[in-house]
Amino acid sequence: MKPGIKPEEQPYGPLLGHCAHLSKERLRSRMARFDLTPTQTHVLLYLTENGPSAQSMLAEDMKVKAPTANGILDRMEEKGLVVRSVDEKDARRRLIRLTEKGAGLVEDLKTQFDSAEEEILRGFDAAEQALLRKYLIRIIENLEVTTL
Amino acid sequence: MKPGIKPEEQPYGPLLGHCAHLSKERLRSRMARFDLTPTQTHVLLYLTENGPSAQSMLAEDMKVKAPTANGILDRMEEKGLVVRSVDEKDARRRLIRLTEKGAGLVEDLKTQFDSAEEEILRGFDAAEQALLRKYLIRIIENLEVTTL
DNA sequence: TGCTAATATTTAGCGTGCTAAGAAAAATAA
DNA sequence: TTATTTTTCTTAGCACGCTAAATATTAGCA
Repeated sequence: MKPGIKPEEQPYGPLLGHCAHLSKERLRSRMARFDLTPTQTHVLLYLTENGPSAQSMLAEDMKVKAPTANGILDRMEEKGLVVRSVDEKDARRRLIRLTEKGAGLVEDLKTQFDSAEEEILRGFDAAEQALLRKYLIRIIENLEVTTL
Repeated sequence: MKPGIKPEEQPYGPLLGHCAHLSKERLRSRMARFDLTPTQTHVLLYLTENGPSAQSMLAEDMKVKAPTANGILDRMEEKGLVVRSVDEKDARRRLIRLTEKGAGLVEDLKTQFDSAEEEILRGFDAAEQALLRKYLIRIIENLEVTTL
């Protein structure tokens, strides 16, 4: 069973998909011992950086739709990583906060997360990293516009 | 609800994830009228290029695990896009073939697929495209090695 | 030959993405 | 004020990744 497709021949869409998938799997194996998925890790780090956040805001910044965020937070709440409370200012909103348990994990998480980033970028010097980022941002701009 | 994260500040893992996700969603909207998902599109194009293929081979080239491929092919078989048959040479294997219905879609699919590729790369000249590909391949090489 | 190991597919169950549709609260218009 | 629209969250159901474990077949060794 020898594989038949080389990255040199792959279209850019699947190529990007492959990169993203490998990155996520790397993070998954690093986070397994904390019983956290890559997505849950991302949420914990987000809340650490931004403080208590509305669910809608979190969904937007995570680049997922409302029902997706809802499911993720259901599972995280069940594990005792975050709590949801009604926003006093607007009862439609739910404010998401880290619990002590969630906050307690963050330091170790950051270490693992940063190591995963280094793995991705191994062998890239500063200029190459900056150029890669520029290219990726251009792709995002190409695809975020609603030119349909 | 103003978003709080700029791509300039995002780590590379999530940045790659965002690019890949947007690419896939673009393809999804293009393929919706054929009642095909991006993954199913990829499988149809793969079978067109490579002819009847063992399920294990297809899984490997699609970069998914065996049970994932199995589910995808279940749904495609149900829709009449492909057929599975036992390999005469090795009864463990299943050979996957396009049906006429599946093959009939391919020409239109290719057009849509190529347009999606162009959207991703809008504004990239040939040299930039080549460099982007090199960078992505380097990332794949970084992550495919089992340096754990 | 017969036992064991490896390979290929399938099943079961979970996490995370989606859309569509419902419920509750707030904002807006009449 | 009341009625309508908009916003936010939730629920239900599907697609597609995964791991673990079951089954079937083949390959390899004694």
